[in-house]
Amino acid sequence: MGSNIKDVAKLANVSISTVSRVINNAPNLQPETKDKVLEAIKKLNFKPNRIAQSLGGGAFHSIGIVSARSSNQAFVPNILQSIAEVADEKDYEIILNNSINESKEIEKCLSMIDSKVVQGLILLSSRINDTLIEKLHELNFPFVVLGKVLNEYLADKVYSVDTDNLTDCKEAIHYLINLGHRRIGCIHAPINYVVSKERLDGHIEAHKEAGIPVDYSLIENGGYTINQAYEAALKLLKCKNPPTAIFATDDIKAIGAYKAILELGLKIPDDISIIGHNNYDMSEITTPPLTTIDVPIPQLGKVATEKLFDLIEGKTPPVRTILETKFIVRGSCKRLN
Amino acid sequence: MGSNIKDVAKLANVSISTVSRVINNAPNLQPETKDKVLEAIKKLNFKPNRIAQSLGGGAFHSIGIVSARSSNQAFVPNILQSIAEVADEKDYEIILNNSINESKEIEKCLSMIDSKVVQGLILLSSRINDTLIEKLHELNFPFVVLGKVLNEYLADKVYSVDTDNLTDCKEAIHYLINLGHRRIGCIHAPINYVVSKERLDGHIEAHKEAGIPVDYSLIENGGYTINQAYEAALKLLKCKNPPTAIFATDDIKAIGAYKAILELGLKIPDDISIIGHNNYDMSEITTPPLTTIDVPIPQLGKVATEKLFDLIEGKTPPVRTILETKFIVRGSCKRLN
DNA sequence: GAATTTCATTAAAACGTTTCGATAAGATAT
DNA sequence: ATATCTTATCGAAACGTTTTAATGAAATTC
Repeated sequence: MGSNIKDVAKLANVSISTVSRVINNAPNLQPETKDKVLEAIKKLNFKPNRIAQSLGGGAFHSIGIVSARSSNQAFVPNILQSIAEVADEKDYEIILNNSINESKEIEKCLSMIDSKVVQGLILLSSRINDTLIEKLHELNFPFVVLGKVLNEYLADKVYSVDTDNLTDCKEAIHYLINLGHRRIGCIHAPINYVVSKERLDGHIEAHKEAGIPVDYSLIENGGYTINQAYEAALKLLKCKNPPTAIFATDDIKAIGAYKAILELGLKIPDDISIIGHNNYDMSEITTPPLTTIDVPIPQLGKVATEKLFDLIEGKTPPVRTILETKFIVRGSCKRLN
Repeated sequence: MGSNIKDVAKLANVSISTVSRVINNAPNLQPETKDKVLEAIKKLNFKPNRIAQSLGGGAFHSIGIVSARSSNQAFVPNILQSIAEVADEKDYEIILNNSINESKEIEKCLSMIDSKVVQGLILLSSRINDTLIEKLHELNFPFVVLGKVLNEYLADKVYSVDTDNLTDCKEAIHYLINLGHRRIGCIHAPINYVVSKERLDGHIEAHKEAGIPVDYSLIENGGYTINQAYEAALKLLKCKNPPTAIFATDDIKAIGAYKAILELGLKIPDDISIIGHNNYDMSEITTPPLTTIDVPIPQLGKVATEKLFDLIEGKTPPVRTILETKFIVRGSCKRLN
């Protein structure tokens, strides 16, 4: 229990440095010496102390994940899984930073950087005015934002991986417009998050492109929970001139809307069409199956992590990577008659 | 940039140890000295290097979370959030271990322990034959299992937080039996996980208690995904003598079953009753709203983490804590006529 | 007022590695 | 045979803290 490099050196009858070089398989080692050391390591069941290695070698190999409490819960586990797979290969630890509020989040991140705990950071949710991003950028610390960075000045300099929300949402709205819909409601997430804002912008821009006036009374904040989305949908459906279609910026919100629609005795897609976003497992299984936009969630995590490691290793990856989404037509939309 | 304790000492004109004692606010410090040091720290924007602190002080304050890829995705984010809240207060880092398979998982955990990276471990998913639990117990290393530990010998010695799945599932089945149901199907998760097995046992035992023979052909493995549950439900519904009610050991599976039921033109609860487990947000919003068993998910995470810290701090918390679940009657069950 | 205790501070050792410069031995070139 | 270059190994410094034992000054006791 608790052997250290010194014990190994003694047992193998070599110096501490030789043991160290065996551990890190450095060159210029006589095979017999190596074997001797390896044997001693095995006999003592020696595992190098990572903390000491970090101090000696200059860095504790770990990356931090910053995920706000309000982050989209449905994709977090998938993202974490894909990040973990890449980090595992590099033998880096993953340190979680689930903060309660933004100021705590910033404080925690900066402290992890200052105190040399993490080598890089992945931000899971970028806000419209993101102080953290600005600070990290000033520090010139390796970090990758998962999702678009809005601030015009930073957008070209901050490493990010995202999808083109504006375009894919526009595509969804144009699809509805082509089906004859003119009154299209939108249930969106709180727009202090960049992704939410971008999706809402897609809704609005598509209308402009098609020359259809945007009815802002049909745009509702669907909050964070499924229940809030349900309430938002109810509000839309009960208004004097209700929409014939609803675009929900997240499948979870679409499912909340399903509930409201059914509850009012309406039928999907006969009475009202609906489109979601993200293509969660669940969306295939709703009745009717949800027409939505597929986002390559595990891929996002993988690419972001690979990019981060490039930065850590001093390489220069592309600043921005945009992954393809895919419009998935299922059964929740119908031509307006 | 990058000042260390030495710089602070020099600037404040005191010794390194004095600075250290200020940082750790040790007793016996003259107020003026303290102020001098504090000022120097501020001026240099000094942040102690946590890695060095760990090596000097004996431990890197962090706890590891072990979560298998197959862990129930719906509750992981909530659990992580509640763990993070407790860990934050204690100023401990959270290190994630999302392993691909069991042997990798064991290897990674033991290496984190051996290399002094983590002070404690929370296991999110205990398997029926859990080598990891056995090994950790042998090592006498602080860890808490979230969920029941099955192995008879270990169950009394391994610290755990869980709910009484056996009892709450029995309650659900008895509820169905009282409504007149006699042919009750069960869609369960793979039973190499203790929790899944326990819930299935509840189904079976309740039948025995009521003197109703268990029809094992009505028990289907619903896998991990919503789609697998859907397939399992289809299989049940299409058999020669289909059930009049279905108990799904997870709401996600219940939702998969909803799909199958609707697809076959049946009505819930008129043609078939259904009960889930866990009470996810979503379950309130299904049509009809799902009768289910509420599990206090954030509470589970909180209590487990508090227990772990007790262990780390050398206290002796109760070995096993069982939290209350609650049967939630909504609209998915009906008396059989 | 000498002996003892308390208080504030310090110097130095320790934590367990990595890494740099030195060294000695063996191989190669002249 | 001598000088030069490799190769294998080692000792010691370094990483940035904490902690222990020592020291000296001030306060207390008798």
